Amino acid sequence: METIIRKDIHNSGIPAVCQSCEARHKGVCGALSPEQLQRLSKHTSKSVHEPNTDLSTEAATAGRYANILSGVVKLTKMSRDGRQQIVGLQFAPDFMGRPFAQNTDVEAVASTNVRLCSFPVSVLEELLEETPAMERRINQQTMAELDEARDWLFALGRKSAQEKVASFILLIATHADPERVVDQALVIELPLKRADIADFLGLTIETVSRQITNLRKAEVLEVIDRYRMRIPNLIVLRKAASAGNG
Amino acid sequence: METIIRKDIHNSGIPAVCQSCEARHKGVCGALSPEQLQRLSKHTSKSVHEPNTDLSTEAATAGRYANILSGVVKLTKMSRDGRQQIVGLQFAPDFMGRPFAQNTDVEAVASTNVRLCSFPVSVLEELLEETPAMERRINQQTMAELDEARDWLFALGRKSAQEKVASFILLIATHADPERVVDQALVIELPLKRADIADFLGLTIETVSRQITNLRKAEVLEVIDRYRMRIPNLIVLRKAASAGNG
DNA sequence: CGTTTTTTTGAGCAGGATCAAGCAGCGTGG
DNA sequence: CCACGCTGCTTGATCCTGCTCAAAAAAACG
Repeated sequence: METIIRKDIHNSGIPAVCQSCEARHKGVCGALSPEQLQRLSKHTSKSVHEPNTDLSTEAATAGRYANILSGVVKLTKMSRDGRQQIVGLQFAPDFMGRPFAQNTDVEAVASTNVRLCSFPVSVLEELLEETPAMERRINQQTMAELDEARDWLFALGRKSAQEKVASFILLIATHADPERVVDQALVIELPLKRADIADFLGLTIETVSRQITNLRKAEVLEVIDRYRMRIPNLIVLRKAASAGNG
Repeated sequence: METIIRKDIHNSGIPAVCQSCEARHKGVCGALSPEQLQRLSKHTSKSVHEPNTDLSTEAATAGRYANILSGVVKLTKMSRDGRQQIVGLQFAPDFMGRPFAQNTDVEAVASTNVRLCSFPVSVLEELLEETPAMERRINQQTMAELDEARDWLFALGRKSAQEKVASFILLIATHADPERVVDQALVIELPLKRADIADFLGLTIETVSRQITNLRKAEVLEVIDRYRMRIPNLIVLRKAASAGNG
C-alpha cells in the first residue's frame, strides 16, 4: 500500500500537499488533472482557525475560496434585535465560496478548530472556466446543501423539541466521521455547544439541555462529557428523530 | 416597438413559441443561441396543470424537465405520520429539474393553475454539455433557492407566528408580479390557501387565520377576499415581518 | 337550495419560553 | 493551594404563545 502511494507521488505528479487530501477524493479538487492540481497548489495556503473565528469576511477581504480540511463550520444568520439562527453546517471536504455569484448574507464561523486550504478567487475561476466537471462538483454540493436545508425546514416547522434534538445528534452521528465504534455502539463528539445547538434547532438552551436529559433517561444515548456521547443503538436514535429524515 | 419585435422574429431566428417567453429573458433559456433555441423548441411541449396536480412524478416518469411559464408550484415534504411542510415555492420562469443529479425527495405540486414548457431530459443535457452558461444559470437558480431556504430557516426557527405570516405575505408581495398598484397600495393574490400557508410556516390553519385577522386589525393589510389582499404600505408590512429578511 | 370545503372564532390546554437559582469546569491571581 | 470569577450546563417554577378541540360562518359546487 505504501509503495503504491509512493508510486503515485512520482508517476502521477500529484502535489505533495494534495496527496492525502480529502478534497481531492470527495471534494471539488477531484475534478482536476495532476497538471491543474500542480497549478492550483502553487497558490494554496493552509491555515488553522480557532473556534468562533469569522471565516467569511476573512475570506472575502482576502479574495479567497477554501476547502475545509477538518473541523466544522457553522453558517449563521442574525437579525438586528439579536435573534440568531444557524442555517447550515459544513464539514470536510466541503468547498467554501460562491464562484461567479454574489455572496449571501450568512456568516461562516468556525465551530471547532478548523483547518482550511485556501486559494485566490482568480485562480479557481480560471480553473473552473476550463474544467466544467469542477463546476459541476460545486453545483452538486450546492444541491446537497439545498436538500439539507429543506430537511431542516421540515424539522424546524414540524418536529417536537425532542425530535429536533434527536435529529441533530443523528446528523452528527452520520455526518461527522464515526469517532469510534465500541461494541456496535457509536461514540460521537458534538461540534457545537448547547447554545449553538439551540440556535440550530430554533430552541432555547434550557430546552436543549432538558431534551438531552430526556433522551438519556429514555436510554437513547449516554452522556460521556458535555461534548461527547455514546449511542448504543442508531436505530433507536433514528426512531427518536422520527418523521422526515426517515 | 412592434416593428422591432417583428424584426426579431425574422432576423434572429428565435422560435415563435419562445418569443415572449419569460424563461428566454430571465430563465435558463436566456443562455441559448437562436440556433439552440430552435433545436430545443422542436422537442418542447406546453401544458396546463390544475391546482394540486403532482408535477414531479409526472415529469420523472416522462423523463422531462420544464420551465414554469406561469403559476406557482409548491415543494412539499411529508412524513409517514402525515405531518407536512412546504419547503419552497417556485414561480415563473423557474426551471424544474435536476440535470446530472439524482432527484430529491420533495414533491412538486401545482398550487395554482400552472403552465409548463417541458422538454426531454436528453435534449436538455445535450445542450448543457455544449453551453456552460446554461448550466451556470441553473446553478444560480439553485443558489437562489438555497438562500431562500435559509431565509425560511430563520423564519421558522426564530420568528413569532405574526412575523411568519407577515413574512409570507411580504414574500408574495415581492415575488409574484405586482397584480396592481392603486394609490401606491399593492393588491396581491395569495397562491396558497390557508392550510398551505400553515404548512409553509410551520403553523396551524387556525393560527394563520388569527394572525391575518391581527394584521388586518393592525391595519397592515386589508382582506379583499380570501385569496386577495390590499397592502396600503409595504414598509409597514416589512416592519411587521421584521427580523431576518430586513 | 343542500352538501361539502374552507375559513373564522372561541375556550381550554400544553409545550416550550422565560426567569431564576445552583452547579461544574477552569484559568487567574493572591 | 485555594479563593475567585467566568463560562457553560442543568434543573426548577411560572408564564404565555400557539396548539387542540369544537362550533359556527362563509364560500364553492352540484
